[in-house]
Amino acid sequence: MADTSGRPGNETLLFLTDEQLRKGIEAMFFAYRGFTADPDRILTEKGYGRAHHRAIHFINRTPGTTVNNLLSILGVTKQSLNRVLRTLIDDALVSSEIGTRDKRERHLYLTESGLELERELSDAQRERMRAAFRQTGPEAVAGFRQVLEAMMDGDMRRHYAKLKEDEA
Amino acid sequence: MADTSGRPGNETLLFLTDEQLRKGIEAMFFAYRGFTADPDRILTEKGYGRAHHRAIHFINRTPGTTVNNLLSILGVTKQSLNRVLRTLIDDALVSSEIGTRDKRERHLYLTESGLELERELSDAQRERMRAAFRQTGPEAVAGFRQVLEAMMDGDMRRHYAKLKEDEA
DNA sequence: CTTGGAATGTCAACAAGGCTGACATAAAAT
DNA sequence: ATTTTATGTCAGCCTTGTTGACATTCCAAG
Repeated sequence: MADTSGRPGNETLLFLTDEQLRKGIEAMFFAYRGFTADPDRILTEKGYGRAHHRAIHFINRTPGTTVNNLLSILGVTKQSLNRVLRTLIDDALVSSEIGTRDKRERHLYLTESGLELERELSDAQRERMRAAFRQTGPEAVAGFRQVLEAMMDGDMRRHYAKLKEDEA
Repeated sequence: MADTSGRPGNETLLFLTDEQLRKGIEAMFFAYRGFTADPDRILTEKGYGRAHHRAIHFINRTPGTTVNNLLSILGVTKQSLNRVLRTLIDDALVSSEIGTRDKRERHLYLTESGLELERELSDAQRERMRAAFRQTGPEAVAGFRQVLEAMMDGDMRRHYAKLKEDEA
């Protein structure tokens, strides 16, 4: 349905055929596996999982962030996040400090060893991304980012944009 | 480390800075959530999960595929896949037929209702991808696919390529 | 000032879906 | 006849999602 391939006069829309869309879907599936493969190996060695990586990444990205803020970025329940944070805090990779203005809030920071693990994980992940970027060039990379951004949910696009402007 | 931003004479490599790579990493993270959001909603309603979707997708993509082939594409253990296939077969969404040439093999097909669910799921997922593609245009889409393909592991790239050539 | 509701975070228990290991069966290959 | 291959199944574990119940803190309305 809605497959316009083969209909003349539509050459400019050939990239919207169901076939092309299916290829995009499978590309996402297989690429995401590669995207997580390297950090996953490191995490398994150390007894952590992907959930720990996500928490570490965003705490590093926005030091002092609150649990609630992290929840909305990660899109899981607070109970689920809490379990992960618990182990990271117990293992002294993350420090949780009671807010000064609002004592209900906990502000999260990476400790020295937390920063070390973060570096190890992101080095591995960046290395793969760097290879892919270098291999395909700046124009492909621009397209890559445009399509991904267009695929996000509104909420997530806001988080993504917020992170982008932080570094301006 | 390896951040070359700000160093003059390197303008053509600015897309390889750690900042750009981090943006790519977060784009993957947020976009993948959007990518799975719509099918996930439908699946939850019907009491299935992402694992069922993956099986249904690839059975639909290659009707008559064997269990072993599916295993290598999905990258899970047979016990894990078996649990999913079990429910799909019990619910008559998938039929498993003993091979004629090699009677050890089971060939997998979607039944009528299996095809129906597959259509519902992929319509939802395609719709989001179509919107993203249309919004960003054919050149962005080409870049998107190039970068994703470069990010895959070798094994997965083979599976991806194989699927591509099937439709030639 | 007190009290009730909202926000924040923790603990307990359960489910999905990965994993490994062990074992059974049938068919193919040697 | 023996070994290898393809598949299925059982038991049990782990991670990471879920909901429900609860404690603490803050704030605002009475």
